[in-house]
Amino acid sequence: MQRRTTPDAGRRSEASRRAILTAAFELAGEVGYAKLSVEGIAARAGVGKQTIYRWWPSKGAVLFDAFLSLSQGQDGQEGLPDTGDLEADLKVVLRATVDEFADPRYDRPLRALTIEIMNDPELAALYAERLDGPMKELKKARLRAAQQAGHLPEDLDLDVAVDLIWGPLLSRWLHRSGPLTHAYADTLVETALHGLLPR
Amino acid sequence: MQRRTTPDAGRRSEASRRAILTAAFELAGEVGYAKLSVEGIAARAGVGKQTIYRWWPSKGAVLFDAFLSLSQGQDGQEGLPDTGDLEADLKVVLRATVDEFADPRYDRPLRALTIEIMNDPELAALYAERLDGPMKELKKARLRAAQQAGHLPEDLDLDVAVDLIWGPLLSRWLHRSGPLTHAYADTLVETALHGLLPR
Amino acid sequence: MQRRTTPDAGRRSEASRRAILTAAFELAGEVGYAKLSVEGIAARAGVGKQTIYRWWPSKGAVLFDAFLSLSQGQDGQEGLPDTGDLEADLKVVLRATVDEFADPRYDRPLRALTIEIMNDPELAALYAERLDGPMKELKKARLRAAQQAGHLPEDLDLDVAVDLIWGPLLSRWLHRSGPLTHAYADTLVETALHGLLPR
Amino acid sequence: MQRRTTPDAGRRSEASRRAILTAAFELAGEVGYAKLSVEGIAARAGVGKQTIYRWWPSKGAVLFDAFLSLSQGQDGQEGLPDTGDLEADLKVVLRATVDEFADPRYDRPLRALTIEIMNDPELAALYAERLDGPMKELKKARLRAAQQAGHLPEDLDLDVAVDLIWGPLLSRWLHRSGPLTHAYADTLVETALHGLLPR
DNA sequence: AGTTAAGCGAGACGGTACGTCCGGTCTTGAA
DNA sequence: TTCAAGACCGGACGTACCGTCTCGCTTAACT
Repeated sequence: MQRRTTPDAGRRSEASRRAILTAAFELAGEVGYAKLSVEGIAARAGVGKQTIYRWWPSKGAVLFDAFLSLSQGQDGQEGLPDTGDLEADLKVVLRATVDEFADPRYDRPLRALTIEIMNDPELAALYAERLDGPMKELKKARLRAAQQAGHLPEDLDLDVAVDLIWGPLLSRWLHRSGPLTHAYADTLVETALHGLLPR
Repeated sequence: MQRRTTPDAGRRSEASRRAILTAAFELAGEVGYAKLSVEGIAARAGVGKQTIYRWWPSKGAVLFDAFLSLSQGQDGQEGLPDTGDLEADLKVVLRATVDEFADPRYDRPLRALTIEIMNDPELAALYAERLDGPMKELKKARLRAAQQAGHLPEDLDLDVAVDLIWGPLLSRWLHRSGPLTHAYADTLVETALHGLLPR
Repeated sequence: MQRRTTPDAGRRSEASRRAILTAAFELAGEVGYAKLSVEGIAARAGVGKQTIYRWWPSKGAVLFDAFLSLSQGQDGQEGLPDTGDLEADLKVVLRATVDEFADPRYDRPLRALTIEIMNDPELAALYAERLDGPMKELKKARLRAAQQAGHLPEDLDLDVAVDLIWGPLLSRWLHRSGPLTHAYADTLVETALHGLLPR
Repeated sequence: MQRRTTPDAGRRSEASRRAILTAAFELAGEVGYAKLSVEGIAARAGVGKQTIYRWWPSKGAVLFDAFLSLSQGQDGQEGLPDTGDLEADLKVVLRATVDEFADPRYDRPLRALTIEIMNDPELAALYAERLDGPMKELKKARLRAAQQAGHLPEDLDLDVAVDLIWGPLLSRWLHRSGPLTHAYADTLVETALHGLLPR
């Protein structure tokens, strides 16, 4: 999946590839997962269906590549903000995520991709490696910086820490189990940092 | 959707209703969301398709009712364990959840229902009210007991607290973003209770 | 294939059946065999493709039924003309056939059906039984009448006789191996009746 | 289409041309018209599709050339047998044709070519000129010899005569409208020669 | 002998149609 | 009126070929 530095096949049409990924992302945003079809993507991209089936094993793989393409050459690559104030920085980041989730143009494609991941362990592994992995590294890097500044314990399990901060957000977004507001983001950061127990 | 106390309709066949819900749950467990079809459910239940469409607005609603039926008349209704040791009690509960997620007979139907919820805000609301709501009440009750025992601060936002403990679990389960083990459950509880910051 | 006196299924839609047969015949006449598609027939008939595949095993079977429907409740059922002058009567009939072959609205569907028959022995058998058979009976009846009038030998093999008169016509039509004119029809009848040898 | 004396193009690969014609004929014999594809021919011939499309305008044209190649450098070029006994000679020839029609290795390719001819008037003209024409000349030559020997009338229309003898055979073969046996061939010759009318 | 342009195999491409599956609606006959 | 059964229209699936289009490569002809 995805390439271009490696020639993949030599004869593959870059224009078609781009058109397909763009169409997939846009359609996912417009019609949602339930009505997203390979046929629709092909039509929107001005491409034969076979050109999709030739290069991707499933609708989900196309969507994944669309996100991968998008993620490359984009902002946020340089890392999370680091003003020295961990709590404030995390709030900025989570509020931004909340804003993204509120925009149907991001909410819907992301939901679609998430569903594909939920149904396809192989795709989930790929997602973990190529999309979530790098993002998680940035998050952990920010926490590591805080550790080194003495703001977090040396022995903190950073994977669990990341889960603790972002997990509730994802879960609430997916299940629509409550309002996703800046206030919620703030409370979440505070509670995760200080813990439930009294100090 | 759902009935029982209210007769819903004088002539409705209880046998068909049960057969449909059972078939839906079993099929979801056997074939997964992607291949779960109304026709399949009807065939397995020995029922006409119309009987499904007559009483449920969507495949997701059937699945929802299947879970609802299952949740009624079942253990765990009486509340989470309360030994006085909050941390230990939470670990027991989360370990049990981890075990459920590991069993395909629960993992797959639950994934299927989750996907339906993700795609259908109405169903999400129903889920929040009828399935997740009661469960969340039990969780909050346990935390409230801890508050009253002085183990948790009086001003703790219990909704956020519940999210903080269970959100990461759900998120890791759905995304398969890491191993779902008892150890993870334990660390999660500890970290949520004590927070990330050093004491 | 085909029925209606027998209930076939009880639930079959007569309107759809008719629309399909009409569409098939018309399309065969308009676009020819090479471009005749099940999809096209379904679209023209305002019918789902499945409704075609449910009742007919192949495109050719549909076309066959279209001809069968057409042949029923139609003129010419009463037999070939019999004025007492065999040669003149045959010329009238063959000239009429020549005229039909010249009309694309008959030429093309008939070519299409013929091709299907050529490729499908089962269909050929059905054709022989249901369409060609009855027609051949009429032809043989006329020749039998001539026999009884003493115009043809008692021991003449009527099947061969029919082939001898109509075979060359069909062959020339299918292969376009020469002009199909009234003159040709006339010469054919004369030559077949008198034979090649000198008298 | 076809070349040989005229070089058609300085660079054309004779090996590819032969491989294509052979593959086309063999595949037509093995899979029949309905499943004969340009891609299949190219694959079997070990040739790029473009090499076929470069030199032939259609699948039918390839098949035609395959027959043309076959017909050249083959027996029967010297003419029909002439023992002086027209009836016996014709029976020999028609029996041989009946035998060919019974062999799937000839039956199927010939059916395929016939279908192409039926759908393509241009191809039909070419067929009439290059394949059927020469063969018809041989048939007419034999009849002409009979005329000169006084066995056939001077004013007999030889085209019609040929049609009368071979048309019924072709027609019965294509439609499978009856058994194609030596006995049928014999009766056909006799009836055509003597005519239907009593002597 | 070196250059060049064609033909070649391979196979990607935009398309059309295939035959199947399923969604959601509608109809029939039995209970 | 509900139910099992299942036909109906529609739309998408994933596959097979169509005829066109490059891509490098080989190879013959013409400098």
